[in-house]
Amino acid sequence: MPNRSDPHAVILAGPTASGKSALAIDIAAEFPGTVINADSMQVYRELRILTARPSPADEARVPHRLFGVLPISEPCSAGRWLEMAVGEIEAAWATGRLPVVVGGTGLYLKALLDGLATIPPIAAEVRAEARARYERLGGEAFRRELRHWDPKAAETLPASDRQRLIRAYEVVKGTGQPLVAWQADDKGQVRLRGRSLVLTLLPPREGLYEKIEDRFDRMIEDGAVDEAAALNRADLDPSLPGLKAVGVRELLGHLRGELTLDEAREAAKRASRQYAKRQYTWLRHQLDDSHVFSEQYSKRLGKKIFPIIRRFLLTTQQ
RNA sequence: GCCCAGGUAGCUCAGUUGGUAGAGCAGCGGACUGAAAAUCCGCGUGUCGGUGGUUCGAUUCCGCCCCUGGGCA
Repeated sequence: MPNRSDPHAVILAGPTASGKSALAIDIAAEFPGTVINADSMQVYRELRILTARPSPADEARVPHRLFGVLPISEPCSAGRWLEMAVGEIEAAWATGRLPVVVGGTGLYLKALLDGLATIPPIAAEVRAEARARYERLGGEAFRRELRHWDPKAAETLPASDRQRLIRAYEVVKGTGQPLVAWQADDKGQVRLRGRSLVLTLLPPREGLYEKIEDRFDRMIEDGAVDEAAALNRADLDPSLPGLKAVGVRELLGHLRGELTLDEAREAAKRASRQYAKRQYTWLRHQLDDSHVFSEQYSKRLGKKIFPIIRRFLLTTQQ
C-alpha cells in the first residue's frame, strides 16, 4: 500500500480539447486526488464558458483548485501560478491526496517540473514604462537600447519579439540584473519536489480539430456571447491577458461591431486550432513526456493509464 | 441569344511586352525561463478553365468550347 503522504504528483498535459480534464477527474476519483489547474486562462473567474472550465458537477465529484481564482483584472504569471500551485500540491500531500496537475500551458508545467528562477516582482511603473518605450521607439531602436543593459537578450531576440524584449528590459531596469543572471542562480530556483509522473495526451490532429469546432459552437449555445458582453461592459484595460484568450478576442470584436457573429465564430475556431498546434510543438519538444498517449481521453484509455499510476505510486522517494 | 468582365496555390487576388509564376490569408514545421490561449521565426510545383492553332517555345497571342458574375434583349 503506498503511503499517501509520499510526495507524488501526476502531471497531465495535452492540447486544448484533448479530454484531459475528464481524465484528471477520473484519476482524482480513483486514487483519490485533488485536481489542480495549470491553464493560464482557466484561472480567471470571469472566463467560465470561454475557457471550458470544469462544471460545478465536475467540481462536486473531486476537489478542484486554482480554477477561476483570480479576477480577470489581475494578471496571472508563471511565477504567481507556480507559487499557488506549489501551495496546493503541498496542501494535497498534507491531507493524503494525490495532486493531479492538469493543463495546457506549457510554460507553467515546465516551470513546475524544471524550476523557475526567483525574480523579485517588478514595479508596475517600470512595466508600464517598458511597454510605452517599446511602442514609442519601435522594435529595432528598443533592442539597440536594450543592448547596453542586457546584451544577451538583445542579441538573441528578434526586434519583433515585443513581449520578450519588454520582459528583458523591465527585469534589468526593475532589479538591476539581467534575466540571465537571475536564471543562472541555482539556489533561487523554485520547483516541484518529490516525484512526478507526466502523462501527455497527443491525439491525432483531425479528430481534435473537429472537437474544437464543436466545442466552440457549444460555448456559443451556452452563453459565451453574454460572458464576453459582461467583459465588454466592465471597462477593462484592453491589454489584460485574459482579454486575449481565444474566443474572448473574437467575441469582443463582434460586440464592437467589427465582425458578424459567424465571422467571430470562424475566427475563434481558427485561432483555437492554431493554439492547439502550438501546444503540440511545445509538448513534443519542451516537456519530458515519458508517457504519451496518441488518442483522445476516453474511459478505455483510463484502463491503460490507471495501472501506470498505481505502479508510480509504489515508487519511493529517492 | 448577344455584349462586357472574369476563370492562376485550399481561399482572395497579383503577374508574365511569349522563355512554365508570387503576395496575403489558411495550412505545415519550429522557437519558447514570470501577462504564454501570449510573443515570435521559417516553409510556396500550381494540368495558370478545356481544347485546337500560330510559334523553336503558349499560362501569356488567335479560334472554338465550358463555367461564374454583370448588362442588353
